[in-house]
Amino acid sequence: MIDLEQLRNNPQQFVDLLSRRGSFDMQPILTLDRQLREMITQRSQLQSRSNVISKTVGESIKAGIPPQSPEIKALRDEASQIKTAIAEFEPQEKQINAELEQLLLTIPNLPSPSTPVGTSEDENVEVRRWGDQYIPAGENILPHWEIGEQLGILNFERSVKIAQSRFVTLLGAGAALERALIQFMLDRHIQAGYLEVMPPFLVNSESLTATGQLPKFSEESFKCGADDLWLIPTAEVPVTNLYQDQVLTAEELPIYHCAYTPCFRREAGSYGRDTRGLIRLHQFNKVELVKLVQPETSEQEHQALVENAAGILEALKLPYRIVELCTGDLGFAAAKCYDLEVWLPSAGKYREISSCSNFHDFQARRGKIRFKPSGQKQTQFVHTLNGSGLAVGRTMAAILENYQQPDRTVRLPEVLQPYLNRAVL
RNA sequence: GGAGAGGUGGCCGAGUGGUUGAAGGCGCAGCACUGGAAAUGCUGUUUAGGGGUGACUUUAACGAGGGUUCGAAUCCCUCCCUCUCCGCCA
Repeated sequence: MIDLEQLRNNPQQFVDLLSRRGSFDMQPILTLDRQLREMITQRSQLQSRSNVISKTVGESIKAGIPPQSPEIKALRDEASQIKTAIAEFEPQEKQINAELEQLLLTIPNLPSPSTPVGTSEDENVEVRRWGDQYIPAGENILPHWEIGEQLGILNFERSVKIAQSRFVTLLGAGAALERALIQFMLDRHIQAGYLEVMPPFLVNSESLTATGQLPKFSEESFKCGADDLWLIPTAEVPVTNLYQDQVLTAEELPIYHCAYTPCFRREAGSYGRDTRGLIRLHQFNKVELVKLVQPETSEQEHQALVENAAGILEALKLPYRIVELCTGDLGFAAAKCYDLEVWLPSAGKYREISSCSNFHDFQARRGKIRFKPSGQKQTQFVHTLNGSGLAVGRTMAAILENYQQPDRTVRLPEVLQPYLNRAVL
């Protein structure tokens, strides 16, 4: 959620920044805001008078004045009238408030001033590349879904039968490799200071609204029709919402969490894209990193988070690059975002394997996640950050291709070998 | 699914119609005492919003929403959630 006070006090600066993402009309919001505040002022004054009357009536009765006496009767009548007047205000006020709220929920986050300006992913900025020496030289590398099926560790066909397209079943060493990757990633992140959590995989609408998936992107998540519960599209949702509606102390920050969860996405509107393989599935595993930090530190915390995610790729010796998303490619809730892209030989290009975002106070404001700086009376919103560390299925895809050998076997990255008790698939 | 109990401030826990935003305790902060600390004492300690440059002032909130009343944490209705026991089940 954007900061209404900031918008009110400095609309021009606000609109300028937001215009880097697209065009948004802030005028309706400003108008509703003004109307609402006028109503609140008027209604509060009436309420105040009403409270005085009630108090006087109570005191008078206590002092022995009969409840039916004319002076008390007069006060009661006045209070009744005020009550009627207030009753007229309330529905209007509620309605305006609801409208305002709805509008505010659809405005995306302000991009950070340092986010490169651009209109599409073509204008994303490459930050660095790593691991050129690990890019395999061979020409005829099988795409991961082919080698996976040859090795008998991936099965797509039967998954269609039991679910539908865009699902996979892992068998034997495939299942073991997936599990090993999860374990390996978590081990590293725990070592780096993240506290592991295993949250619910179903969440309510409120949680999805706080992190920004609702109300605008409801068609992206699976909903359990009979309940107000959704399958999580990412661990970001349950883990961030662990702290929803809380006032933390400054000492509790920063909070670092890592979490393994499956993720469920409808992938609406991506028909025909990445229809084969592990790249775009309705269900995939992911290890997620989530941070809640004080605002002054969020920039450096963001950099550190990117390094934690990149550390996994480096440990696995998978070639990757980091790109900074431009304003046009930025996610709804993000102020700044780096994508980690792994080299995928079959595609001959880098593919996203992690997305590391700084949301500033956007999610915290929606989820009411605050903290009290030591010595201060006022609460402040925390900054939230998260990033994949990493998408597990895509990591497996990268291994199956980058580690493929001419004899159609796949070597395992050294760091994984102890987890699987073998060196080759 | 059946039966019961309960939801009050950071926490515990009083409170059944009238200056109760809420006793008491714990915790926390400040001060005093001390060589320093403990113990003790005193003081302070919710959040969100409106108005005001400011001192300040005002409104709301006792699970949520509605109702009764001049006045509701307290009474009535609806809903949600939690806990215990039984049944079923991973």
